[in-house]
Amino acid sequence: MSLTDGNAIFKSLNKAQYRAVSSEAPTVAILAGPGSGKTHTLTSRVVWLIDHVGIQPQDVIVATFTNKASNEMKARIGNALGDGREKGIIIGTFHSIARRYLVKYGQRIGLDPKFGIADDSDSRGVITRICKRLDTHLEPPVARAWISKRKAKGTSDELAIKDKKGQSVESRALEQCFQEYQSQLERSNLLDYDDLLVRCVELLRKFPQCVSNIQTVLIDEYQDTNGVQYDLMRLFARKQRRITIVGDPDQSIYGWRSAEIKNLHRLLRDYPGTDEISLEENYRSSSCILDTSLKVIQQDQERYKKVLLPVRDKGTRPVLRKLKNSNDEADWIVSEIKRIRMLSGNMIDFDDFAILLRSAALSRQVESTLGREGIAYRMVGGFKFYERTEIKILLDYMRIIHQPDNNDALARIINVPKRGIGDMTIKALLEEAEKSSMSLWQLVEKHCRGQRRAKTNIRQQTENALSGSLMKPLNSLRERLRSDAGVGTPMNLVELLQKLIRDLKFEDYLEATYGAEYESRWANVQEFVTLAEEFMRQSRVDDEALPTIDGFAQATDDDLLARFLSNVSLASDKQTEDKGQEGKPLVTISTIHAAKGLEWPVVFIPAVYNGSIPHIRADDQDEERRLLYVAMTRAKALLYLSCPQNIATGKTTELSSFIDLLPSSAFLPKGPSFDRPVMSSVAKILGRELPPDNIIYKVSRMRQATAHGRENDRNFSTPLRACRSRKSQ
DNA sequence: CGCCACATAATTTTT
DNA sequence: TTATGTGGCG
Repeated sequence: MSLTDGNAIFKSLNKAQYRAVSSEAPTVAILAGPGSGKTHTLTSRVVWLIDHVGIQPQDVIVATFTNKASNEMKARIGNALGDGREKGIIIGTFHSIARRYLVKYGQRIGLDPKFGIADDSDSRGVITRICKRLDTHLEPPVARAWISKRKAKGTSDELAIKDKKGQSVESRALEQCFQEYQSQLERSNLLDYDDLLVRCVELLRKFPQCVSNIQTVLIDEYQDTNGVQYDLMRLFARKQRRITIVGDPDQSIYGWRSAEIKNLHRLLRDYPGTDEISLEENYRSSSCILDTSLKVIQQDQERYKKVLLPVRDKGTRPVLRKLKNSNDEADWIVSEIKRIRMLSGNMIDFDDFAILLRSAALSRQVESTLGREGIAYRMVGGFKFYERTEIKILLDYMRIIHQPDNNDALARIINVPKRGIGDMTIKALLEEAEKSSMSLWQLVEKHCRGQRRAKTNIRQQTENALSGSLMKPLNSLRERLRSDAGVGTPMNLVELLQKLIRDLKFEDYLEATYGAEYESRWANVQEFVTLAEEFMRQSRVDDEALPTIDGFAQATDDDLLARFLSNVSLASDKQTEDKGQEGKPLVTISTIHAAKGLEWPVVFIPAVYNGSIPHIRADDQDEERRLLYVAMTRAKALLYLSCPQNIATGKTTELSSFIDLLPSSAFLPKGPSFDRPVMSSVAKILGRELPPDNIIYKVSRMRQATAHGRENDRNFSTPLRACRSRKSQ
């Protein structure tokens, strides 16, 4: 078959990519650096396997690391196949695929099909409670990390032996905490993120029939898989042992979540004859940017060495700028954004810029400066919509409607809005419920109905409130949701949510608790309703359906409320691509982690000092270096690093040692002049047309003329989260 | 026991 | 600048 045959998608492949896409080997490992077209190659291989090898879409599993990546891949595959067949492919994050299998077949391993997903704050809450109760000196975050590691390890043989004996007092306490935690979750019928994977492994070990149809498995961002995910991959592919992975060990930045670079060696060991293919051309970055980035990553002596050759022009050297403090740094970044935009004659617009941060908390200064200058932006990663308190309250209510035995959710909202029941009583009730092996809901309900007096003292007034404003409305909502019993059509998701908000008098509650500031909270609530509407409209049940296995009974995943709730827990954030209010281009602010796999023409990396990168609390220096490498290699044409010399509380900083080691000639001390030659090389790298000089000149003159009265061309279409009142001195 | 007001400490990365 | 803890009042 020649390169030009068949589908158009194959024309866009280079030689190595084509070889990877069309490899006949059962197992293919594609290892390649940033910007070498890994994802493109993987999607093309999916298309190849379906169109040329003849594998049925529903017999293909594609596991990605984030929802964003899986949505994008789905779209790209859909484009290439062109007839909607991509809908059959089992594609998603490991967690979402695992959830689907567990909903369908989980009953076989004793799982209640109505299981909920314990998100971060759920498990943090449970563990904090346990630590307090056990009265050990365990730090909850430490315990949590330990438990998660324990689960994520999978059956990595070497590790299993080494960790056999935990002898110290501390490890016994951890062990106990672990057990308590698991039984707490079980009580509330919850699985945490790790459990989704662990239980799915259990399911597939015991019932391999579930995946008996699977012909081939493809994994994106393989370097970020952990032990359980490796097990899962093997189980998915058990029948045909046909696996394709793409990854880059240099971009492994999830070690803290138990990702194991070793998985690469395990793959080569467990699947001898794997076709190893490397993609060595970088199509993304200017060769200057690539050079400097490689100088950073090459400081790692242990790394798996790979070739990465620039395809693009030389471009200009990255800029390394030292500023007095973070305010100056933010000011400088924003002025540089404006300057580039202007001097490129708007060839480079706001959506071409990204500001990549080691930690979300660093966004403050930049956000307020952008806000002050009227530049619209979007923040990716960091604080999440679903984690806002007002949204979480509503979510907890919905979770209880779906599943009354969720003790934690109930305990959180039993006094929100205030019903005259305090922490002491809640704690006592929880304990009583546990002792009598009931759920909190059952206990309270029985009490209110007079069927069983609770030992804990509940005042009459409180009891009335509990009965009238909690049990009754929720019971009635639950009833109206049922499709079988009851009169008329069952309530849909949005109606449910709206009725709930009304029943709770939620607007009044918000006003009472937040006073004049309540409006933005209420706006969030309304946005939440909109999201639910969208979810209802978009999600058809068969979108995520697993193929039917003959003669093997399965449950259906048709409970909209359940799907909405797990969607919320498994989505890093709301998926709405906010394009600014009127489609205006937005500057992107993102954590480095959330930027993985993406690229921008211009990238700023602020706060490049020791303590930030490498982060003060990080224990793996190499991983921190890789993080910086990932950030730098997101840039196509222009890369800016900066370092404030003083940070809060008057402390001075020192430049990140990853950068300090480089010769100073690697960087420009300040932004380049952007004369015609520089700009046209930028244009060439980006494959764009640079406006003629006279236009650029005209634009920039106009800007200067209106420089002090620029209210006119400012737009204040800042995204919702920027509206939080924030003093911008 | 519940609630409010006030002071205080904390602040990596994500499914 | 936001979650936690403490103290006093009803």
